[in-house]
Amino acid sequence: MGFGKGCHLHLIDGSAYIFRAFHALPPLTRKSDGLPVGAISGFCNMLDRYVENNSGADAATHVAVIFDKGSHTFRNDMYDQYKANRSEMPEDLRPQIPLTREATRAFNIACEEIEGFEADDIIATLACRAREAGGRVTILSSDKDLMQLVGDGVEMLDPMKNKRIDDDGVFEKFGVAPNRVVDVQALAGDSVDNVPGAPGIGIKTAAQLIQEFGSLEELLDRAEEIKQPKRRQTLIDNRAQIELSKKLVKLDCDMELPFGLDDLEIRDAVADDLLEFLNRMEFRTLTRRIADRLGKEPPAVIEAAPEADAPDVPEDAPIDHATYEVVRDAEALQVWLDRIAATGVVAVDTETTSLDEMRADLVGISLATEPGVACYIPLAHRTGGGDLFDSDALAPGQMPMETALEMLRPMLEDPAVLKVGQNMKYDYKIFARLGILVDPIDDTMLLSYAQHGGLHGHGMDALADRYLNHQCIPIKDLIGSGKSQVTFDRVEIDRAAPYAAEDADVTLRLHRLLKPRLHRARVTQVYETLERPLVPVLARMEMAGILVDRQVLSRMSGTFAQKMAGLEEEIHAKAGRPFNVGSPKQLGEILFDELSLPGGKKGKTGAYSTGADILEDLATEHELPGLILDWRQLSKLKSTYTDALQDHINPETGRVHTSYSIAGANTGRLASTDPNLQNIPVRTEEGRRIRQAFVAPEGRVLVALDYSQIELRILAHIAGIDQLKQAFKDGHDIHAMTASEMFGVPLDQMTPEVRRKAKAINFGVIYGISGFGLARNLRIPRAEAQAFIDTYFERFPGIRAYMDDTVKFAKQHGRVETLFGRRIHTPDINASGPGAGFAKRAAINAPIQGTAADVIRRAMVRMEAATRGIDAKMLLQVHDELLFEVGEDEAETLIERAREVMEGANMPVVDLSVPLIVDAGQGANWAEAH
DNA sequence: ACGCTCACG
DNA sequence: GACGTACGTGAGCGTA
Repeated sequence: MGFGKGCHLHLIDGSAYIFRAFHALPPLTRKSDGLPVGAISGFCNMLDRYVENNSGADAATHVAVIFDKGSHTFRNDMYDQYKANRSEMPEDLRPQIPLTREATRAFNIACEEIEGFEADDIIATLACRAREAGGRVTILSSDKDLMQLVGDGVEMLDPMKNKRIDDDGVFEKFGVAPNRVVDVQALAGDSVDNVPGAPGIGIKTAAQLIQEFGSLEELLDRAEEIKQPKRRQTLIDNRAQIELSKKLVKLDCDMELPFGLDDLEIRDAVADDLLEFLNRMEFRTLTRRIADRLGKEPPAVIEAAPEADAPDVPEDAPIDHATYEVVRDAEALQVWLDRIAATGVVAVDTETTSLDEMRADLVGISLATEPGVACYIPLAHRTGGGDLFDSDALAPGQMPMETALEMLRPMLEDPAVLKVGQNMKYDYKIFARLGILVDPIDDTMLLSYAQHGGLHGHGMDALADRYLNHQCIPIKDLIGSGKSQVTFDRVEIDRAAPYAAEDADVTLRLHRLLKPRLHRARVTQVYETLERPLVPVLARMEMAGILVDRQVLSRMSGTFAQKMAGLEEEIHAKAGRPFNVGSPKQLGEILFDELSLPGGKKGKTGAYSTGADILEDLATEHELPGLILDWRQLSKLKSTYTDALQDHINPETGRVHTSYSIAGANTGRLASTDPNLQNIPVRTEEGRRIRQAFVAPEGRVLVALDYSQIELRILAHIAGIDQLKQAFKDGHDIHAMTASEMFGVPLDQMTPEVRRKAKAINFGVIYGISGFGLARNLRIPRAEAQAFIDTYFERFPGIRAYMDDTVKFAKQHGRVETLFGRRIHTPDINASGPGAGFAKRAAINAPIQGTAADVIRRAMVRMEAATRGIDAKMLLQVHDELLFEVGEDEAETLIERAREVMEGANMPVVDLSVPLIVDAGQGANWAEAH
């Protein structure tokens, strides 16, 4: 049947369908090889629904899906900036594009694209031809650029809202009839497609002018008649630009097409072809549904193929500081916001006066929307130092910070705009202190950490060098170093801008590179559940801080100073001369040269070793080593804790705000810095008193919850040691049980000495035990230690198997894994020499330590929802412990809920064969809570 | 800048 | 067969 009267042509805007499917659906990957297929899946579902619903009197007789092809079109020849601010295609989407063509063909729907032409022009030409032939046309799209085609039997259908758009609909949108839509667009321009239009004229004004003058040509010819002087001048001055804009927005209705309308006649799908395609994409549900409808057996499910190598990514233009813009007013900022709204992704970086987020003041913000497209917004740069009177004045050429933040806020909080940062926790906190909650976020540092943990560092300079082959401007070039260092607000704007914008540019490029690789590395779940959600959680903990009683610390410092002075006198007397007790070098000379105590040189530097274990051994020979040990303990407590901690009390909050590095430790553990609150003393009575300085405010208490023996439990599970598992299930003393198994001592006759040995072995196993290490730890002969280990492996052969298997896996794959899929790379595992031993033990330890780290991360992410409604704040994490501050009335409720979260944190992803047990305590200070 | 020592899990 | 060793961190100090 030839196309003519009574026929109905449906034209589907394929690209719009794909983008919508891509953005509307969560990332989905093909199981066998990790290929992203979310957009294809959504696209197929839409096509299926389309086919299903296309029935009745209004049904299409002809249909085609039209795609764009190539980025350079005849419009670029007219205007090189056309669609210049259109973002690059997301990396996840790119590989799906060819498959959407295949999908269309699999549905046996005509699939058309012509190199160098936009889909819109093909749609326009087909619509015009169909109209001329006397048929009806429905364009399935919501693109306003297509509205100029409406009328005379051509309609649009917004597939999203299922809303028909006819003449009235177009008038609603543009204020004119469809045949004048291009005139309005030519005047108003389009920021998304980068059509210039007339400056200062939007759709409303344009429609008004066209209504008044009848057409664009008429308007331009009679522009002198316009009453408003400014508007008149704009139209006269920009005539050429407006005429160009019209050419850009006017669709080509008369293209040469290598096919005709008759080729688009509706055909039934070929069942086998369609099912083969869907099955190849591994869409189980859709395959079954369509097979059922077609009355066919669904094809056999495809088995997983081996890991495919990553395809190469296209090369971006090199980083060029000259392309960056300095944004100095609201108008310029608005252009960036429009651009961001169109792309939905932006890299953000803040410049501040300090590395301490709790004291840092915002100085400027940089943004990047695509490679090479970046800007710096200076906000609080000051005029140069030196001049005492002028030094605090704001430098000229900056927009008011309030204005900028209020303009940025909707974007930063917009759930539809992804904010990408490098170490986003920093920027998150800076914005949070200004009342802006940045969400959603991605973090390039964490993307790298999830994929390449153990291979290299994840700082921006390292990542830029490695993945972009680019050396970032060192911050020292701007602010100097050491004594002459200045804060960033003292850097001239023109010097700051290239540095700052570069950071955003680099971050954006890294994101494009690293994000799509997540699924190929099979760590999407790690990133999405263990890394990314932790950013706001840790930010809140750090901002909350813990209350520290300066008085307590100060008094202790005084006491320590006195005791140290007394000890020092005694030490000098015993040594026979005064010397610096804090100098290991001088101490070594006194002990081994002057007093001739036994012990020798050690270390590459040739210096005597004077570590605690050596001094303890020497304590039987002479009184001096014991005194040194006492002095050292006091010195450590004073300098590292009672003195230094006071300097970390924030003057505004009166609290201590640590910072956690999420990507610091290779195993997945957090690390705490500035100050480190994960190594506050607890093992000695004297040290433990420092914890009395960590307090809760009036009416509140500190609650500590810690996992009992979590690493040994995980070892028992992973290695499958029945006796250990049973002991944990029965709640028995695990070290006593081990001792009983090894040495044949009944539990009721267990001595502390035997138990201590078993405990050392249990821990040794976690660390990758060796005879030498155990011997040193227990201070027993090496042969004896080796005998213990042999016995241990005899009683628990599963442990030996775990260690061997893990090392074998590491050698084969260059990495090990936690139960939650975190990958820890072991690049040195195949090294020769002493390094090999280290790498082996690290490989044995990493899955155990790392799984425990994953468990508590999961608990932390879930904690907020689980404790909602309780006036409680999570303050600290110490590897297997969480510390909270809570109103004293609610402490018990908190313990109950937090314990439930922690003990079930492994579920539902990992079902452990041992129970996780959490001990809890509460008190006015950390010593009491523990 | 680096190594030593020692605080924690 | 020798080598040198417990795993993972961060901070302060002395020494170059």
